[in-house]
Amino acid sequence: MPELPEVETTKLGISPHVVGGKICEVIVQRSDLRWPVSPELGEMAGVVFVSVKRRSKYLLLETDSGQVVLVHLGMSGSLRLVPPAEEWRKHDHIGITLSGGLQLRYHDPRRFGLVLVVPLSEIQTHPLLKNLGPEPLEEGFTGAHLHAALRGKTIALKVAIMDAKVVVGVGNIYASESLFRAGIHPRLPAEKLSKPKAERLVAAIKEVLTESITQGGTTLRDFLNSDGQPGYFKQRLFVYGRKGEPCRVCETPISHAVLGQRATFWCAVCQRR
DNA sequence: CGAACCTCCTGCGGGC
DNA sequence: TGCCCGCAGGAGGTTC
Repeated sequence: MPELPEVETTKLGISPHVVGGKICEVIVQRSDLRWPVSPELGEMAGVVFVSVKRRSKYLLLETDSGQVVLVHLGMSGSLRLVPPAEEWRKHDHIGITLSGGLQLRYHDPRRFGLVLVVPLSEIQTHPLLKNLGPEPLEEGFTGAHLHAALRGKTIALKVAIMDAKVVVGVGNIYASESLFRAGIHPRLPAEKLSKPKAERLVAAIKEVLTESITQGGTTLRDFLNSDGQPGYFKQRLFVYGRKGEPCRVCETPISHAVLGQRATFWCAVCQRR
């Protein structure tokens, strides 16, 4: 389940091997992902990657042809670099062989991800990207921004911070974890979040994501030929997935409910609205 | 516009 | 131990 830290880790891991590489061959085993893989991808031989960027959980592989390969890993996707001759695993759907002697392999069991080719000139206005809120780790994401973005929203705060128009990159796990760190109840109506609490929550989101990226970084050295799955599973989560288990701070059993169709976890003592 | 719900798909966990 | 059912989840789409 790639969350923003995993996508950032992926970006950092593949960049050194992808940037400057010329596409020798594109192999599409399956094109029925979240949306069909762009047919143009198969015609990109000879094109050179010039940069790898990230916006929200999208990876943008920019090329010298004015095209951008837009990749989203969905829930189960990963990118890894392998020798071109390496055997294709089950659910390896796309291989992009590069001049440097490696192949970028897209793997996605559930096929919730996507690989699209978008003209660079249309990136800013692309439907998937144009309405995205601020990056959580950039300066534009402040308590004031969050407070303003939640105005008029009656939905649960936890649901609201997962809305990409409010802020991008806060997935289900980190939404619960951030609220725990900020000591705020996930069911608080979003518009009721005070400015001081908004400041606390923003700080918590930045902390959680930053720490997780740091952990993802520990897997970077193994990124080449690895399965590309950094291990946030290994990190010590405070509340996520811990229903009924003792809170790591006060030992109260962790609460669980479904909010906005998503599993939500909190400590009823540490997080009092 | 906001809110609630639906959908895609497969691996895996829980239950028996 | 082994099988099977049903859940989980990112995020766009649909409906009200």
